[in-house]
Amino acid sequence: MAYAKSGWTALADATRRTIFERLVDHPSSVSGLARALPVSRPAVSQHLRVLKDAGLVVDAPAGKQRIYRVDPAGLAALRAELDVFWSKTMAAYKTAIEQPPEEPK
Amino acid sequence: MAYAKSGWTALADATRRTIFERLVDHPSSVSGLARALPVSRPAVSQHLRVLKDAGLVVDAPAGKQRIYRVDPAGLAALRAELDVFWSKTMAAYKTAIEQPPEEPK
DNA sequence: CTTACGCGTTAGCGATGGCTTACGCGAAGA
DNA sequence: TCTTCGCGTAAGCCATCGCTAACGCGTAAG
Repeated sequence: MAYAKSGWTALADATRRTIFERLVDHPSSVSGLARALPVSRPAVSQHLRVLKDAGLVVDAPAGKQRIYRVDPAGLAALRAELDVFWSKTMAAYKTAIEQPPEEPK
Repeated sequence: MAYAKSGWTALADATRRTIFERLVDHPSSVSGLARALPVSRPAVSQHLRVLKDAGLVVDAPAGKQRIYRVDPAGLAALRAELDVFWSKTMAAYKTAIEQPPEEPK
């Protein structure tokens, strides 16, 4: 409810992941991204809006252009969430190995 | 053509993330999950199929039931992918701080 | 001022996705 | 055996999503 759009949702689309991966390598402008992708410029704009709403990228006007870059905070949030999954899973795995319920393989 | 989609796509849906979070805490059966969620049992089955195709969960028959648990391998793959984003982003940030291009007031 | 460029936004369309209802199959329990 | 329980799957409906085309606004250059 209070959540905007989750970062998971933002990175769900393949095109959007490609855009994000390019921004991870180096910041760039909207038309710069559009020129390297098989979609139109407005499509890139819409994808960037989703990524921005999810807190994964930030934008800054630079003359006529508008430069987008990755927001470390949003990326860190995703990483933290995934780390919780990871640590819980590992904990469950450890106890499962120490106490095999029935059938040792 | 709905072959093994990315883990990102699998975790995009909110309901599916909830299912995955429950499995992270403890393995459970299909109807067990359905009882705790506001969706029907077939819906849970379909979600579990997506998670399974993405390599995030594994299933094992247990009598009449079928127990689903998190697959550490799939989770590790996602973690690795995210870590690449993270390290690249941090590297770009470090160089940006060490070499500020300009400082317009 | 006029022109050109870069972006964001909207409307509309086709495709994708999640959900329910209704079915069929296999594994316990009586 | 037959009956019940737990699951998976197919069909169909409806919402959402990604895309393009067209428009309007602000900035830089002529």
